Amino acid sequence: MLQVNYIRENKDEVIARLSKKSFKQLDLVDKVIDLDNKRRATQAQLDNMLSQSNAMAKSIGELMRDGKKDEVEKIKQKTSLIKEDIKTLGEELSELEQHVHNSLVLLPNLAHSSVPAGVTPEENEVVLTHGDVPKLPEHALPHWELAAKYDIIDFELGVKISGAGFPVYKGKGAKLQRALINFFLDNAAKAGYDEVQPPIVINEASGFGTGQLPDKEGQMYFIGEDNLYLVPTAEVPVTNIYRDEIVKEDQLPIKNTAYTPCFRREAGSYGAHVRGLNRLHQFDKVEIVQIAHPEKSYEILEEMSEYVQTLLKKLELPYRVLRLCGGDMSFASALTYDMEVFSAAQGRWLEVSSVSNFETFQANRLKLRFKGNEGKAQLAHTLNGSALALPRIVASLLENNQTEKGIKIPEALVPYTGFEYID
RNA sequence: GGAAAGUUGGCAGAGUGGUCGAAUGCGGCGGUCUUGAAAACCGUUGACUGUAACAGGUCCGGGGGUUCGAAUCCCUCACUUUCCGCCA
Repeated sequence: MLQVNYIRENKDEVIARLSKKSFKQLDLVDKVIDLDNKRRATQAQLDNMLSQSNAMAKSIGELMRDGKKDEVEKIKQKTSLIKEDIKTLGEELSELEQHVHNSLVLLPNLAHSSVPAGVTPEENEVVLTHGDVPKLPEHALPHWELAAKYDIIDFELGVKISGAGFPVYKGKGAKLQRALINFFLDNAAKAGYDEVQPPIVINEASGFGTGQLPDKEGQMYFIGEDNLYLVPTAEVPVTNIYRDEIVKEDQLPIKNTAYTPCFRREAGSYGAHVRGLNRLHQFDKVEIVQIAHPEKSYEILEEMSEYVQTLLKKLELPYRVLRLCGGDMSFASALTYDMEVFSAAQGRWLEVSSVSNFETFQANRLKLRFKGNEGKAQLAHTLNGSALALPRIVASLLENNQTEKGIKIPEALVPYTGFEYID
């Protein structure tokens, strides 16, 4: 959520940076400023009334002590008049506050200056490409056929138990999942991230804090009876650890990592591009989260992007890094890098990580601040990234590494799987 | 699921309806002392809003009510703890 004061004082800049994100309802900016001006005027009026009323109540207290009953009665008559006004103004004020808030939550985060202009995914900027696209044998298979051939992932069985998008991993497939999770967590720990295991259901306040609510509730599974949502990403519970906190400045940056399953409804996504592991309702992911000092957050974003790339290099997967254009970025992000691996048999780039700096957008909702020994508490910056999401990594491992002998496991992963080939 | 108690500042913990934004302790910060540190002593120390700066306003779990005046009384919701039941 943007800060009203910032919008008021930097209106032109805000409009420019919102347009870059191809945000259409620019009239909301004027609306917010206008509503907020009204709000502040009403607030000032109300404060004035309250001040008078407080003074009267205080003097009644003093007069009572002195036993001057007559004078008390006189003042009491006056207060009843002011009380009416206070009530009306109070109602107006909370209505205005609600309106300001309702408009404010509709505004996405502002795009960072390095964000490329553009609307569609085709306009994302390719920052770098690493590794060679593998040459596959004659009859190379897509991963869903390989999964069936080696009997490691059973999509049909998942349909029986739950529905489409909930695969069952079997045998070496299940072991590979576990190996990847441990591999990612161990690497994150080495890079200085403290591991946490958060709940995988979240309440409404947590969903609001990171920006999933109120806008994107359709994307999450909802448990109505208890008013809880299944996590779409560990970002939500992990970042919300720090909701309503004022952390010490010298604790920054705070670095956490967590493995969780992730649940996404993905309503309306069907077709060839969501086949197999390409898009699931439930998948596994290791997430990295940092709470950063505003002056350091972009440096840290680069560091996080490089960290994710080291994982892809260890897995020997060809990848590229994209800087998302304004139109393709998420609502809450100021700058996002996507990492995509090349899935050879499908001949497609698959997004396996998304690393973002949210600046104060989440922190403002979370009331997440930091404070030094002197000075005021100020909003921290939050960042997060997938490191990594499993299904598409598995898809590309299967497709890229298919050989006569079976699926070759990358060397770095063998200590975790305990086998060199899926056969 | 049943019963009871509780929710106050970074933490612990007082608080009779009127100088309570809140005692006290710990912690933090500044200072005295010391070669330096510790201890001791002195001072200081909540957040938000607002103003050019003062002033003013709001906040004692959330919401509502009683009252001239509520941390304190009433209603309601949420959460926490303990006991019982059930249970990986």
